[in-house]
Amino acid sequence: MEIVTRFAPSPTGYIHIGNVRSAIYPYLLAKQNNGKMILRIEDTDRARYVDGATELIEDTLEWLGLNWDEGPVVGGPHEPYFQSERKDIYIKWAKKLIEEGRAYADPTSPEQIEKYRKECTDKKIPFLYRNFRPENPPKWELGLPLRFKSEPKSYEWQDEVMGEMSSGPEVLDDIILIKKDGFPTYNFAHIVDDAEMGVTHVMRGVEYLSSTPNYLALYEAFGLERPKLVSLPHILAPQGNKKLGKRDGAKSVTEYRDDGVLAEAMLNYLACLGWNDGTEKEIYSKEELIKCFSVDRIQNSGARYDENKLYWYNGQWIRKIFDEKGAEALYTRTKDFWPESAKEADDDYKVKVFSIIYDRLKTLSDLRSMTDYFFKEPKIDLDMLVKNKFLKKMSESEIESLLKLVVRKLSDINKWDADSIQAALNELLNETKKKPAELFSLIRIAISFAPFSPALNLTLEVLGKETSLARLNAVASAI
RNA sequence: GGUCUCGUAGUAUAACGGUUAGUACAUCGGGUUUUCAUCCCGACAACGCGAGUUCGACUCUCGCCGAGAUCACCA
Repeated sequence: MEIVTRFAPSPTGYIHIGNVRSAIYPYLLAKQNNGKMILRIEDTDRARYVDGATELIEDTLEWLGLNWDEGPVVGGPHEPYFQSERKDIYIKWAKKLIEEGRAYADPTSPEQIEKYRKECTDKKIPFLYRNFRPENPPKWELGLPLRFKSEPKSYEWQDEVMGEMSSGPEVLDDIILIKKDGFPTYNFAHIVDDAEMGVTHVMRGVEYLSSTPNYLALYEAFGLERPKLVSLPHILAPQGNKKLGKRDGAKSVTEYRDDGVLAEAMLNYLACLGWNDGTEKEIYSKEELIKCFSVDRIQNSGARYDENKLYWYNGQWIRKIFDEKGAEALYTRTKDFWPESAKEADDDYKVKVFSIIYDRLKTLSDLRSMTDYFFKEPKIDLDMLVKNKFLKKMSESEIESLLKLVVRKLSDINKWDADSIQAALNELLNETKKKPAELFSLIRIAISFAPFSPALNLTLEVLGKETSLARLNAVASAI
């Protein structure tokens, strides 16, 4: 049987770290089995609808490489994929229940329901609408809520992550199927859609675990086979024990993209947050995840979000891609992350800069703060030079004469490449009897005035002979 | 409050009825001709508590404690 999974978000805003995993796992499961993942937009709550949210969702999935096989944009045999456009289908299914006496119109006013609820609270008994079920409900028509007529009973089921589950009759109630505005509730719509679309695995957050018995009752009333149910534990906020949500400042997934996090790293980190394949492997490509993923190894407790580790993954991926695919391959993804000063610089030069600095990037956006001096003359800051911990014991005149020595030595280099530069630097060490820390700090600071930079010989090579010497001279005469 | 779920270092996790309880992030220390980073080496640090089953339990059972979810015309 073909495996069909779905990601069914409501368009109420961006996708953040806390909820994107319920797109990743369905994707992995589907792809692993040559099945399909459906994207379905659950937009039945008009009050919470946010304009543009659907595009945001699509954008996020596309960036992560979670391509859906059916849904908005790509279409498919079960169109439409927006619940708001499927009202006729829900009504059709609802009518089946009405005919069988399993659904009824609810004429009770919200105020009345509130009264019932209070009665129960006062008596300290749980409120169940079915205990107040009207005896002669009116014929259902649009404008009245439609309720399911539940039959209190026990259920047992298997959750692929949580294991054997069971519930008693007290959790079943007459849930609303169709709201008075004519839109179905989530509780009803997702069952109808999953059935119509042939979804075999329902993967969603654990918060739906409590309402599962009501869904089971619905499957039963329709004579539907139960899909496999997979509850995904929450991702917890860095502080406290609550699930990560926008209120905790959960960043949108695409915000990380804009900060220079690679999609590979994001996918890798998120997939491995609360899942592992039993080995000590940490770095997984999307293809490897598809191969190794298994639902029964999903952790059943919540996992805390750790941005730090995401950045570690990012560093790993930056180096991995660079090493395996080459500088150019990674460079093409850095376009938006260079400093203002690099605007006019040509690609060849930028690739060179990138090649010597890539392994110190945590995110691609670090390029902005780390490469400025490759593109424009650094502002000479003598304090930085004089107060450096290796240089402060030297007098200014000593620094000046050292710089002149350096200039003379480097001027003699015919072939300006990293090896020759290193050879010259080594000779200078011998001639001056200075420690590497002293001589190299001096040169490094004089040509960059940056808190840190790549290896000295590489920096000099990329900067070029002319620029390097000019900067050294400028500093020497500024002292 | 009812119902349900979860509980290995700060974090993410592994393993097993018998191990010095493994790995990674973080932290701290050290090494690689400067800095930052990489890389390498090292240190710190965990089975929530209490019973029971057992020759033996982190692992199985029960209780407790702690944490979370849910009880909407939201999803």
